[in-house]
Amino acid sequence: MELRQLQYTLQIAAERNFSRAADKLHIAQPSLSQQLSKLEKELGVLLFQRNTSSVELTHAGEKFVEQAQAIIDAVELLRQEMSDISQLRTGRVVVGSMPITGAHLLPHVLPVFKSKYAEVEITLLEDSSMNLEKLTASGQTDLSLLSLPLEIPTLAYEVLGEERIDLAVPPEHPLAARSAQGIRTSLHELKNEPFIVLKEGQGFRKMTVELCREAGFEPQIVFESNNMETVQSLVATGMGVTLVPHFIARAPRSEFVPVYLPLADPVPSRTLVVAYRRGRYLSRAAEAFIETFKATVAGLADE
Amino acid sequence: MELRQLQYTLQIAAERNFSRAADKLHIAQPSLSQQLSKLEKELGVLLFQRNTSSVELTHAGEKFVEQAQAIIDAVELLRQEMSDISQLRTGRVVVGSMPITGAHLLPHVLPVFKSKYAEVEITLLEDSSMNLEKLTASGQTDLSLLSLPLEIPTLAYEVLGEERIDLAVPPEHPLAARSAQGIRTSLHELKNEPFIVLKEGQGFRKMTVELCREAGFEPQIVFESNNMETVQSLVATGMGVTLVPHFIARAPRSEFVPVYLPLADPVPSRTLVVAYRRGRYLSRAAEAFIETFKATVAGLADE
DNA sequence: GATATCTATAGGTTATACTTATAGACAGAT
DNA sequence: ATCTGTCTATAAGTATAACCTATAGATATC
Repeated sequence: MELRQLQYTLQIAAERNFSRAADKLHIAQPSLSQQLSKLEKELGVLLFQRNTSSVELTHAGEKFVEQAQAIIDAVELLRQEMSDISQLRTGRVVVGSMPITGAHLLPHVLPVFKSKYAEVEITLLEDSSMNLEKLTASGQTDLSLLSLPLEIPTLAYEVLGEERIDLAVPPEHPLAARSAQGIRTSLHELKNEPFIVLKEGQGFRKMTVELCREAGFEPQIVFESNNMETVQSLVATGMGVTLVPHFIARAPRSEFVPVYLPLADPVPSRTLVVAYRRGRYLSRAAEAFIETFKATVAGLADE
Repeated sequence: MELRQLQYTLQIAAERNFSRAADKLHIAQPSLSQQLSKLEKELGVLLFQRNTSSVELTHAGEKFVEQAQAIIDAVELLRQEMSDISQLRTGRVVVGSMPITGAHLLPHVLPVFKSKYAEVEITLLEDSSMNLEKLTASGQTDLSLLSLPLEIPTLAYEVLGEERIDLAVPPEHPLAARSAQGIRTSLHELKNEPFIVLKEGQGFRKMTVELCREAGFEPQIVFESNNMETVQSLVATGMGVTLVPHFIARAPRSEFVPVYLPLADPVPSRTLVVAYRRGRYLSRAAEAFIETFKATVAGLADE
């Protein structure tokens, strides 16, 4: 039994005439006779009572047509749904993001994406950099927002942009006043400052410490937190200084706000990327999400 | 999109492995790869994320599999239902019958048929001989119980058996007494008897009159009725004589019962047949009904 | 680093749905 | 009654496409 045969049968039932049905199906009339005969033989049942002057459904034919119509409808629905997915009218993308960074970047991306592709469902999943890499490598997320370098080599990525790293100091800190006069601070000048940093395991903690080491000193860590907001509040109350990604520096949300100072050349930065599994097929929905993501981050970097 | 491709896809989804799926489908692995690729190309959507070490469904693939399974199930159900009809496990036969004759014959046939083919539905339709022929010729009944000759030439028939025609007389009629002594009555002896017959239009009325004419006289008709039971009651009360088909004579149902006498050689008879439209395909259910009908009538005739 | 196992591709064969031409049956018109 | 047009079925050949085997190329495992 073939879908073609179901369609042929429905057309004959509708037209009650082989020649006319064949025309509508854009095949020659003998093909239609052949296919119907073949189907009837396979089923062991005559579907149409026919002679040169009339074509009518048998009892079996009536039952057949009823169910065949339902099958053809279901096939059509399936085809339509696949077309919707392919045309990006529907779909799903699971996006992983680092909690600190995602909380600041995704609110800019999601509304733009939603307005363009209303029927694509986005699922967010926040975790540490290392876990995100694992989730993405194993296919549990389609994409992840991460920063270079990536630890897992089976991940491919596209660069979203460079993100400057800023210095955060208490409002009354001397470096704040100096910066107001246009003098930028270099990293090595922080050698004797008390540092407040994220706890071990978070990607940015590692980056902070390594930037200090590259500048020639080991940071004096006086406090650690899992939460970047807490780190910033502590800085604001005068307990020390820290480094922060620029996109976070832009929008302090608490009442305890440190002062953010750009650092001197060479300005430290990190490269933000969307990562996905190497060789993995990206759905059109995922591709569209990357596209929107890149455009949005590029727009933010310009500010 | 082909049913074959749906089945292949389901098998791959079940096995998560092309080679194993190909084995189960009894095709070579490259054929499976080809068919899936073709389907994906047609749909514009990747259904499986695959490489040498893993095969997993994409989002689109999951939706596809879900609906494809429903379609395959519906096809299987349809195939099963057609098989049921073809195997005579289900079906429908519309049977027409003459009211007088059918009422006496069908009660013998139907229970036998029902016990053999419980799921075949029988619809009865009683009408005059002429109307039955028309209904059968136009396909509104599958079969009709009739007696020869048939008026409409597009009808084919199978003979069920010969049915003797008996004479019915009042209990006190001299012919009854004579018959008790073993002397059979010839038709021409009824020349001066008053006849009670069916009304014009019923097949058996015509037959009665013609039998008399063949015996050399015009019957003196003193009363006519549309109902054979009435005719017999009137005979029983002494108003006249009549001819009756033997299967009716066998089972008088009223309290006014005439005496039934066999006629002398050449014993008149009529040929009972099941008629159907010439060239018409008979469903297996209809064939089975004819078969049962013939066997049952043959059994009755033996009594 | 060798081996086994996976999916994809290449090239050739076979099955089959398609085509045109025509037969044969019937309905309606001349 | 014969002719004509129209119907479905059959015959025979062609073209499509599903299939096969062989093998490439990638990855996991020993």
